[in-house]
Amino acid sequence: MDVSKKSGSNQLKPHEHPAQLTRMSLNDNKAGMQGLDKEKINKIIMDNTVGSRFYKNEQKREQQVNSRIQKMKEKLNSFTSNQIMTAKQHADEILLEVENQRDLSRTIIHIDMDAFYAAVEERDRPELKQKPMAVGGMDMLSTSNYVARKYGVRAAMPGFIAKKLCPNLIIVPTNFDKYREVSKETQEIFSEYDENFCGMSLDEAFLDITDHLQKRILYDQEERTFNYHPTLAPTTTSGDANDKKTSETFAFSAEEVAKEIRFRIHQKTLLTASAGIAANTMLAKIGSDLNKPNGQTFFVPNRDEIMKFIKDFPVRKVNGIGKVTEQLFSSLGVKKCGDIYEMRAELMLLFSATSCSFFFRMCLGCSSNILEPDGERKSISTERTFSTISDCDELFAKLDELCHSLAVDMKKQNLQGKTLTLKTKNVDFQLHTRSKTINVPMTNYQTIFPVAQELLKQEILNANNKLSLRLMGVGLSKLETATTSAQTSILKFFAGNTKPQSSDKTVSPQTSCSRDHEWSDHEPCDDNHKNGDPVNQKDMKNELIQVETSKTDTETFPCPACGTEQFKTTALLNQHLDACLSSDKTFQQPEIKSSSNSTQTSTSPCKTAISNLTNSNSSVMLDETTYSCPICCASFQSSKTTLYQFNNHVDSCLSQSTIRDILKEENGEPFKKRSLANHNNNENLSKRRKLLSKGDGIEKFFVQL
DNA sequence: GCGGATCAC
DNA sequence: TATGGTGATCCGC
Repeated sequence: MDVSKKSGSNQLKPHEHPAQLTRMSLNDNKAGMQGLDKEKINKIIMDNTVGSRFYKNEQKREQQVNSRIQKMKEKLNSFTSNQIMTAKQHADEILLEVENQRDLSRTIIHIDMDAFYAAVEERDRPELKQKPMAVGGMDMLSTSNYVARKYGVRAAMPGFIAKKLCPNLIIVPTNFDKYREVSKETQEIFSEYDENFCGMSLDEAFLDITDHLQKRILYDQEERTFNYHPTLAPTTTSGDANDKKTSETFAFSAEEVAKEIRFRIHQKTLLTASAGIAANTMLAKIGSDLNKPNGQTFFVPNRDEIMKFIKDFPVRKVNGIGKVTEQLFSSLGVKKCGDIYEMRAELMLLFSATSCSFFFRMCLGCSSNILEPDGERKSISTERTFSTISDCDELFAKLDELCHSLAVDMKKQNLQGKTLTLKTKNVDFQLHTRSKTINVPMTNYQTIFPVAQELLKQEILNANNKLSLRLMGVGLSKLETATTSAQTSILKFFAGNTKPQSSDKTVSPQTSCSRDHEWSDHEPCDDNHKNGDPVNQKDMKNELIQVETSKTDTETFPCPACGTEQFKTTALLNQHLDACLSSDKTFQQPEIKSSSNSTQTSTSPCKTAISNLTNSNSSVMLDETTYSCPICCASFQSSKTTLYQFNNHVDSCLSQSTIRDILKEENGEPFKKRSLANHNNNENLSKRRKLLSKGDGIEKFFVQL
């Protein structure tokens, strides 16, 4: 690495000096990137960046942020002490309200696979394990293994720069089919703990295990015991190399559940995951990062403990605080979450109500604890980066290609839309969007292309016929499902009726599409049970059962073992139960890393208490699935009727005239029957879901000055 | 309704 | 040689 030679040859003009470019410097807030020689790494990055068009654009953006900071400071100086005082009072009111709404009753786990893509590649090519390796291409890396991270090589870094940082770096091309497969395996495990788990991407998911913890109290040992993969089984303490451990048993607490999930992921996929366990999504997400890789963090659901932790936690590591907000905050002296509280008056005066609401929740360690299923998707788009195109004909040819591609996706997803957006990035990396909204929804290539063509024409004119692009994209928003409203309503009707009666959740998972491109190849989206409204008596009854079980959240839970202590939440009870059980020598639950044998005995008083509970309560569990015909209300038991037979019955009911008349009246379209079996299958696919905060629905926020 | 910006993965 | 693609949201106009 002959850095000295390089630095002399750069001949920077003063205004090009890289020292101010905080945007470009290494982002080391990622696991496995501590204690690096940042200065040296940044120098290599700069040496390979300075002078490029990319760099010039980054410089420009840096300038913009700096000017925002400047304006902010001027504004700050103009505030009167009176204004500050009033703002502080207002802030305190908001903070109090957030505090009053603090809810520690739920238990959320965030699971994050360690260096996912890289780990999959290492698993399949073990020789890569000891070598610096990254997944992606010379243009861009998706992720890197921990060996490569030591060189400063990380996700979202172009491969050619990574190669400069680490000449021996092996770059493996992405193989999404493989990652999808592995992801499916992990999701099968997740759904056993929370059937409505919230998959954020191929390697990340939130689970609400509150209900699981409640059920788990009744689990016997067998249900908490999982086998080792033959090649992964450790030898026992007996010292005999052939004496392999065959299984691992997990206890009752949330931490044990996280260990169990991670254990099962490892045995099933040979990959490790990290986990965060907390009362809300923000803390759970933070937690999964803290002990990465192959570790976990548990946040005790205790207000003071959470406050103690969050006070010194860097704002940048909170989900939603990006590069720019970090810089804005930094200029105000806000670096840790606790600083937000100190600066609450100023923040109130400088940022929008939406932003402040988010900041304040953040500094109290509060966030959503509800995993909401996705709503309908709001847009669909496709874009491509290419080597510079300046020729008009070629530009339109590219547009044509993109429109065809978008049309294919729209058809797959059964979507149409009224607003078309053209996105361009010129050779100087400047982004522009131009959009047009029309009255009749665009449904296919024939309707998209003319609109897109108009927009591109305008862009070319704006550029004086000298448009040179490196990226083009087309997208559609103001979407509608391509099914007719009659179809939508009847499908909704079915969805409500045929939902398995054994479901123990009020929120039915959406069959909307994942936002992830990699996942976009499943069945068309059916947004056919949006509200999950109960439409017959059986569902009403189901609702009532749910209300009753959720009501018990406000009651206290006695320990089935000692019977003396009462707990507000099942999470706390489970925690106590673990302690209770571990003090009982005959019923010890070993930890993952512990090499001691688990004693398989059933003489423990705890065990007896638990099996008694299991027996006495088993009658409330609904195992049989019941389908009822939405037309004639006849009931069908899953044990006696196949879905196919049930479909046939519904068909025959539908063939009678009444229902068709109703449909015709609605908008004159014929009803197209959908496969209910398929529909139920879709329910089990993992989807990207929104995380709404409990009170006001604010989670994402943005700042503008 | 539009366009720019920010953020996450 | 060379710095991604998709989706969402917010803000100011």
